[in-house]
Amino acid sequence: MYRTHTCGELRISDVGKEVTLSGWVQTVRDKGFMMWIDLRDRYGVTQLIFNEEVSSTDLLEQARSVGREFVIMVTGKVIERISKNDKIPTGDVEIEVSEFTVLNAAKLPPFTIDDDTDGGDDLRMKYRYLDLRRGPVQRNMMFRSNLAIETRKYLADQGFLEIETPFLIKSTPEGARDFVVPSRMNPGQFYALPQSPQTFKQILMVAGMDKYFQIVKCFRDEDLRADRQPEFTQIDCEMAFITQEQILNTFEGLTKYLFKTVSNIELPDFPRMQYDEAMRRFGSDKPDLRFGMEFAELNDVAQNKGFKVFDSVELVVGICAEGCAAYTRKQVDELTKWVQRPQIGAKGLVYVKYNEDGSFKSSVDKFFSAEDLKAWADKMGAKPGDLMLVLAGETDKTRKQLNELRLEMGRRLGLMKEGDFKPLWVIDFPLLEWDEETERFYAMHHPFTSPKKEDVDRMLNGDHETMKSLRADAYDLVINGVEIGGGSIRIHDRGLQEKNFQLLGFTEEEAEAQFGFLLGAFEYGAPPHGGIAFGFDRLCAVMNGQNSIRDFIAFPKNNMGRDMMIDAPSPVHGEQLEELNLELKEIKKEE
RNA sequence: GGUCCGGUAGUUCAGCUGGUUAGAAUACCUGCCUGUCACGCAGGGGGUCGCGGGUUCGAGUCCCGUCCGGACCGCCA
Repeated sequence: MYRTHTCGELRISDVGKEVTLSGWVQTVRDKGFMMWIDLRDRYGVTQLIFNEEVSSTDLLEQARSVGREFVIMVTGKVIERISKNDKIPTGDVEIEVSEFTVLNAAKLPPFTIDDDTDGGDDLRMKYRYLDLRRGPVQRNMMFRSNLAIETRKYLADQGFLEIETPFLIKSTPEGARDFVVPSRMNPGQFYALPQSPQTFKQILMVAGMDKYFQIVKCFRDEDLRADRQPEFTQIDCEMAFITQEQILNTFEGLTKYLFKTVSNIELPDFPRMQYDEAMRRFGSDKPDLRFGMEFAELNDVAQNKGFKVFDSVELVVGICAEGCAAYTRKQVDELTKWVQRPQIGAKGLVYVKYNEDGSFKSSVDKFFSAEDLKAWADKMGAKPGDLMLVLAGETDKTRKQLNELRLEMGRRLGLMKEGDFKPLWVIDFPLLEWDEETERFYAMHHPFTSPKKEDVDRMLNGDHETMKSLRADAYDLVINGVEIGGGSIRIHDRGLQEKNFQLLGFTEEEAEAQFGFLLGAFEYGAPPHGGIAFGFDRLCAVMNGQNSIRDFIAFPKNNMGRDMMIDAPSPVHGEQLEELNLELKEIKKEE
């Protein structure tokens, strides 16, 4: 037997017991006359003691021979420590070792296996099995496991069935780029990995499964970010005979349950905000509600006062940074440069300092009187001591830029507090998005999303302009400015679905070839249905106040989509290509 | 496809406007140490400064290219 106890469970009440422990050597502290080894497993750390007076020279020699990360097994007596350590739960006891076995030696690890490791990301990913031994990453994995288990409990309690859907499916041009898998048995043909189980879960509703869920991998061949991986996990759900209201309630319930059971946090009821309102007040469809700094539109008080930059634009809009009137010229210049970076792309930034004495100092003093600026302040709810920051330009772009500035100011002013969770349902998304470049509509959510009931008529009979104003029964759950999930009521009528495909630029033949199975299914008694999917990795990260999902994925990929540990992707053998009927183009190398 | 930041000891980093033998901390090794727990003390070993080219009397430092890593924009229905 390798162990009678874990390294995390022995307490003062266990004193006197003969125990066997196995684990990794965390540290060796050799004091000469006696030495200690901290033995670690995922449950904790227990101190082993070797004493010249008590232990045999043989035993001491063995103990002295081990280094960090050796795997050892020891047997000995639990004794009360003379000097206790109140920093760890096992700090009252130690093991007086009588038997010592090295189960496996270890090379010196390339970074310290410590909560605060000295390892860079690069090394941590290459030696992920060592990184995963570290406390914070282990806690993340345990958190993730709990979250998955509790999700299953909750949804099973609500009568959901967990049903697996295939990974080898069909490529479709809509949405993200597909990962593609060649078929050996069907030369020249390819499967695609699912971007989501979307069509399958709808088919399951047609099949009468009524409530479906799955904690499932999805795949998107797009560039990565701290919060985006090419393979990621979703809590994917679909329900039949359901209204948007019921879906929101069910998954608000799930979210509250998860926060309560896994993190012991009580969330209040989630507020709801229409998409249009979110864009107007925050310039974003995923506003971070941990702080205010709402947009104030200033067109009627800032235009036609002789400042040409403002007069010709669609939108003049500002935010008020509380208590920042004392910003120096340098700080304001730095903010201006910040919004002018190509990533943000603003042409400039107008600032107005509302001084403590009630006077104004702005970058546009030439054009606006104190009275004018007071009108701005009133719109923004600015008080003496505040700093107003104003952008102008084309509506969508300017809102987007000011959103970035708002978030940046929130960060700088420390307004995004840890442990503060502000969930929000964003509802009534537009059905379609017009793209100027390609001159076509794209589905804002996805092509199976239903227009709102009151918009169906306008969708079927309206003109081109009308289409831009259609609203969908689509919704996102946002927590602290992170899109946790989204969903919609789906179209369950063949005619309406065909109309939607047509608006999205599909010919009848294309729609039939790509989604014929779904359209066909709709003709055999498809119930009204809808669903939602949560980004599971993101939920893990957000609940822990973190931005990067990588630390919540056991084996994540890097910026270039590479797995640094197994070194994938990699070339395949010529025979493999032959078998698949594939030929590689010469990959161009510089001469 | 683009922008920015980085690559120097096992590791994390410093190394100024180019100028002796490239440093610190930590890790590692040796010795000492009667209660350590970030143990302490003394000593020691450890470097193709990512790679290639260029400028220069001289390059870790400047320039060009390239590879690798990170953040971001585009992209992500």
